[in-house]
Amino acid sequence: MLNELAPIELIAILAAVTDNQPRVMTLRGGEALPSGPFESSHRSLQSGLRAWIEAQTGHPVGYLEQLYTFADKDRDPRSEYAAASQRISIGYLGLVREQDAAGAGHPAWHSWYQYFPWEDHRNRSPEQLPRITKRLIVWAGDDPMRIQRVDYLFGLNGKAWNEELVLQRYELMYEAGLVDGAEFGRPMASDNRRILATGISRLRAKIKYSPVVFELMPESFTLLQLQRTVEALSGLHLHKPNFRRQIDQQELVEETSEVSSGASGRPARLFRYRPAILEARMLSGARLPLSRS
Amino acid sequence: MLNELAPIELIAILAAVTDNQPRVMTLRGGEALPSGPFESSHRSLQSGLRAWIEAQTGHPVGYLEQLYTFADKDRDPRSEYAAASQRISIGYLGLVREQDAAGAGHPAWHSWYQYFPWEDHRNRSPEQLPRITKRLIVWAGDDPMRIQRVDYLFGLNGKAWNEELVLQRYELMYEAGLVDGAEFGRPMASDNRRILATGISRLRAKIKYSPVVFELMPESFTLLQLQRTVEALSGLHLHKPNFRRQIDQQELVEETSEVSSGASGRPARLFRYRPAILEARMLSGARLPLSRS
DNA sequence: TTCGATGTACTCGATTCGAGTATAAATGGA
DNA sequence: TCCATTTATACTCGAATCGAGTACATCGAA
Repeated sequence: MLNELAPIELIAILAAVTDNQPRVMTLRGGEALPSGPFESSHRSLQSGLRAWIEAQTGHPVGYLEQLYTFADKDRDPRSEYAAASQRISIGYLGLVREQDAAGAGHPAWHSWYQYFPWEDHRNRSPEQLPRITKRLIVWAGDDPMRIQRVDYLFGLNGKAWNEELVLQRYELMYEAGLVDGAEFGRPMASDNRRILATGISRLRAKIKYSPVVFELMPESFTLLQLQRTVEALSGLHLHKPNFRRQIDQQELVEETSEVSSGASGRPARLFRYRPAILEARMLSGARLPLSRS
Repeated sequence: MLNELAPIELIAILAAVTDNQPRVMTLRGGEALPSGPFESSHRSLQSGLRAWIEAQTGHPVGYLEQLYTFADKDRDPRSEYAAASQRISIGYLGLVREQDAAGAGHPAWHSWYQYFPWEDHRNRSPEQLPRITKRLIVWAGDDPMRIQRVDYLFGLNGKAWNEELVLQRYELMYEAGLVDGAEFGRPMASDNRRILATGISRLRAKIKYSPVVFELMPESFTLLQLQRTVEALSGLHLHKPNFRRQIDQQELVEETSEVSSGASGRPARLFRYRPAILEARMLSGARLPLSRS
């Protein structure tokens, strides 16, 4: 049998946090993620993707982690490619400290809550959420499986909201026909929004047992800045004393001799990530607290 | 630029547990994993791999989960393909209830501890482990980073053994040149042993927060059988009272009216996995206890 | 100097978890 | 028959963790 495979596509979810907003790097007016074909000149998948990101966004990337490999049929059944050739996309999650981007394809940072407004639970519940759940309950009808899924994914009927289930919520809304137009969240080209949801899910899960947050932090930072970053990513409001307790119990950071300046309120001590502990925590797991309010 | 990509390879780690041994399906006398190229006739990556598994092992597969996508350069730099074309392999983890296999390629089940003898900590520590750590300490010399890695990965100097780090341990041993020959564990063709290590790592991590174990269990089982299965997978010895406490707290199983027979000792009640809870636990996370001894 | 915002230190109770102990019920061999 | 063995099952106890709340300190700015 002949292999008529289309080129393999590398695609990146590039995340940063600025002004307490989690942001994702987009192209073409915010409707696409950086991507490009894997070519035989690339030494590896990672280095190939790095080259594409540099070219399209002019932004250097530090941390880069493989997410998932999508095939067309697994992706969007409505795609024009579905019946033709099988395209394979390998998705990666990259973490950077935000800088201005200038590259081909009009790179721009957008808050990822533009695409998933229902995922931001930092202050109360998002406005759109009641309308979404109402529509979902109608969609579920009296099918017990559907009702159970809606309840667990959206924290209804006494179930707790689980911030990690970004992808599953998006897929449920997709099934229920709520993400076709622009009514709930900003759309993206083909299935890029689903790939973004995959990345957010992974990142929200990962900050709980791995010190990846520090990839997003500047050299030195206050503990509140660190907390606000974790809150931005997880979409949850955290309990300040508990957050600080965990951070120093884990000995993830060490004091610098400096203090913050400029902002109002009492100046805070500046901390830096402990470089010596890096490898060790990467392996054995550093827990970040995610208690509510 | 021309794309001279070799076909995409699908590769499976098929796991089962019988006689308290975790087993993996192999071909060609235990030196290779089931695999085959992704073809344009396949409807999806998963269904393509299912077809290859059926053909090569004659074994039906239920649960199948994507693991990781490897490119040659990411894999084994010594490979003959490294300088030629870029071959991509997509690895999957499949869970089955073991049956006799009969297909092309001489399918056979092997305990995965044949390939990783140092990973079985159910009774004392494995014999080979002292020899391995001795060699690693020599390799580390006085490089503090290397010493730290060895300590954390192999539970030395007061660090605890973390059973999930199968892949990281294998890669450290690879760097130290301990897995070239057959001295430590049985070798496999090309980098199949590393892919197997990836699968074991993922499965050991996953049984802690997801009820995937039940994919490996028969219809009804005693709580001790369930515990022995978890122990086989994790390579740890568990505390019986605590294990049972967690199982019924989680309400993962329900009693059948039957009791076990045949074995010596007091007959045990038979349980079955609660089908109603399936979807819910899949989403929100079911914890299995992994306390030592 | 008072307000507002932030930083920092403590307390308390609920839950979880590792570890140990004790007892019950069956089998099989002496 | 009875006892040793094996497995099942129930209970206890202390340490650690975690969510939640309270109190107080310290700065800048109005």
